[in-house]
Amino acid sequence: MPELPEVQTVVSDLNKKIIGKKITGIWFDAPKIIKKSAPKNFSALIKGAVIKEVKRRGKNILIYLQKSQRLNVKGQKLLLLIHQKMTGHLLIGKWKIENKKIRPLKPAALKEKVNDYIHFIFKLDDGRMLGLSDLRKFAKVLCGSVEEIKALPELLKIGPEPLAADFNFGQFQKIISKEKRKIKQVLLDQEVIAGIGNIYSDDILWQARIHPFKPADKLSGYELKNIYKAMKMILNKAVNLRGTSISDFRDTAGKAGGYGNIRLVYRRENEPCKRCQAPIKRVKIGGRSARFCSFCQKL
DNA sequence: AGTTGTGTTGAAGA
DNA sequence: ATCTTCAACACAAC
Repeated sequence: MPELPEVQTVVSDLNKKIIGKKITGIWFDAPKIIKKSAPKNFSALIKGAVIKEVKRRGKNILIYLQKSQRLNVKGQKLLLLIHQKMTGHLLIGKWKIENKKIRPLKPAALKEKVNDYIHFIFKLDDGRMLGLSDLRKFAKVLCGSVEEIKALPELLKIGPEPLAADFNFGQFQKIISKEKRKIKQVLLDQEVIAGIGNIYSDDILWQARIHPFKPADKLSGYELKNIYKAMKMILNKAVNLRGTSISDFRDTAGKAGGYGNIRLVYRRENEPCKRCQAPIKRVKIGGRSARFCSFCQKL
């Protein structure tokens, strides 16, 4: 599932590979992925736009576009927002498009099954394409003026970036300790803190030795400090390893990330705890699975 | 062969 | 306000 490290991997790839390219057209077979504007308007809006810069906000990919000045029409700054949700991921390559059917040409990794659920394509002016593979079609794509997109509640309401240089322990303590909910749910809440999903919340709490059911406002300063340190350490490690590919995530070349191989508890239920060998447990919290060690992680 | 698990987000209901 | 459930969708595993 694309969380902060996976989205960061994609954003870094895009900045390396498609800056300065012009979008010459789009193709899709799942119109519901386009939000806010009608597919036809979306197509007209984005056609001819040049990719200037790619940023990340939480799990959102923000692609800054510039439409060129033509005749008397002033250039227009656009923002393209892509959220990969659960099974979506962006790929750069070439496909053969024939009506409803789409066939991967290159690179070879696009033939892997997880990469072969293409439902949306941005065609670039150098012949390459930016494709969205998404088995469950939950991903969303929307475009508008920079001001318009930045004013959307899903961006406006999002919490601070855990890896931002100016994000410190004082701020972390302040936003977490006012929450009465279980710490697992608080870490997952994008309006509290940005970018953390089920994989990294499980691993962060194991690393910090905190039980996922512990109410956030009952955490001591020492416990909060441990969560803060674990959060930075694990997110940084996962970014360096280019994310987790236990499920569908792949980078823009279609390649798997490395964090899944060294994960601590996520999807390790019944396997031995890496600290004490006790079997890892799985419980439900508000419809989500939490994995943890009932000996190492204290309530 | 039908049921369950997967997990992001927004909306709807309690 | 705050909580839970469901829906979007498709597939793997049981």
